[in-house]
Amino acid sequence: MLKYSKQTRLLLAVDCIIFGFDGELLKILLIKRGFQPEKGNWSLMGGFVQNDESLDQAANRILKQLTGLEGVYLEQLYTYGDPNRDPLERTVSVAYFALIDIHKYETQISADYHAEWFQLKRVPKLIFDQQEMVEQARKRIRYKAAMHPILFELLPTKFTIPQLQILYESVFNTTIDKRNFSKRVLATGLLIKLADKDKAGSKRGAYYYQLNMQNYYAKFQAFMNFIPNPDAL
Amino acid sequence: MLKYSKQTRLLLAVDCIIFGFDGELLKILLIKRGFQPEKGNWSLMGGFVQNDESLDQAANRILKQLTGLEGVYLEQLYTYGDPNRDPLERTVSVAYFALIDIHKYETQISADYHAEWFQLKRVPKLIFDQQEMVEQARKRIRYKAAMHPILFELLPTKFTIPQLQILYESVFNTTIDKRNFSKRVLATGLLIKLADKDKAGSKRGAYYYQLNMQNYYAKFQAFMNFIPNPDAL
DNA sequence: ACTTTAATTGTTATTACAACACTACAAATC
DNA sequence: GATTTGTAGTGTTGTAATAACAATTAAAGT
Repeated sequence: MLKYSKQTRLLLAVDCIIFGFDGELLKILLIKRGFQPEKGNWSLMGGFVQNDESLDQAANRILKQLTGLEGVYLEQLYTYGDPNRDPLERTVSVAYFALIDIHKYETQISADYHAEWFQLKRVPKLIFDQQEMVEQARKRIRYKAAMHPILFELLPTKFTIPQLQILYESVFNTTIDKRNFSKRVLATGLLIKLADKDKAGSKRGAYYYQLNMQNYYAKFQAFMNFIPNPDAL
Repeated sequence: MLKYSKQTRLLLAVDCIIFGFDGELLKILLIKRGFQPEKGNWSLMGGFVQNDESLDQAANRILKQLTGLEGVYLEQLYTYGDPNRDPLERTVSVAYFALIDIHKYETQISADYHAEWFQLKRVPKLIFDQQEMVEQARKRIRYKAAMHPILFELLPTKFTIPQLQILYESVFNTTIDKRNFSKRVLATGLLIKLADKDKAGSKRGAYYYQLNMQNYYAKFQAFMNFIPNPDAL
């Protein structure tokens, strides 16, 4: 099976930056590494690419392993290949980022990994070059979310506009005028107003909305303005 | 040196999609593959990642090998890892795209590879999944160029506004009103008007411009509108 | 002097955007 | 049942960005 003789073969890993939103802050899910080197230190969830699986399959497997979730938003971020990034043996890592509904995440499943959610501003020291991966994932999510409706992936099926606004404000670390925000998101034609309200946040209650999946898929690639001055990324 | 025992090791390659602009059309540089499998067929320039080099280094090495160029615009595009993409042996490939000044390209150096420029609409059948790589590179370049000034990398140091417009029209396969285009690009503050003219294209001659490198680096990440309706990508 | 070719420049109508403040609702309290 | 409380929801207007549109200028060639 080794036909390209004389060429170096090396380890290939996949690391996942898993984003969640708890209603207030954007967070990522980290584990305590279970093996050497760096055993016991905070790390992204990752794993080696197996013989018979594609990179996407590996990423999905790893994501499911930790969260129990399948079919969620997962996108290849970047591939990191510095020869010395893993001191034990050269390992090239393909980073993916995932956007999940934090409420669907099952704590039990990931107990083995001692997984914990960290708000982005308080991420602990990570192993290898994973700090850089997280930073790049943060940039990518901002970049993309400024123009494409990816942040809906972080919310439950039913959500309110105030919830959505808090999410955008959290991701972009800014405040947005609620009248303009409301106009902006409703103008996309991506939202369907539901009959019932979320009474948790206020006495009056806020109407639930859900995504119009038709328009969502159709317009996903279009450029939309979700953020007033997206230059300051 | 093999410390993560029992894990699969595999081949890692880098493939380069090399873009050039001849004054009329956007083109990519292809070679005839020199070894089996698919020997003699059209292919992207590529190579295996060596033991001691990073991915960026590998990409730069491969680019230089074919074009003789160094220090040009080179960006990681995507990593392709389908288990069967190379029928001979599993090889994961990290694709990069390069934007070069086609006039600096030395034909002699790449004679060994039987390299040829192909306009994007007439790319021949390529090996493995390289068709997909080219298509994704085309999309990425459009996406990025709609908002960031990357296309200048395809032009010589001195260029005229009509030349620039033809480039944009070629990349986006559209026509742009020249008055509005001129205003748009000059409004970026990225251009410095020079004293001399290019008399090749017309009797009157068009003023040369060059990049204001200060502003170029400073504003590179900002969102600018180079294209009227960028939605139709 | 006239023709030819492409470069250069300006105005206007339309649209998108940002700034800004009050009213509506429903639950809880008095 | 009237009042308080806390957030949801909505409209207007000035300003800036954009798109649509045509005439003039420069220089070479005839």
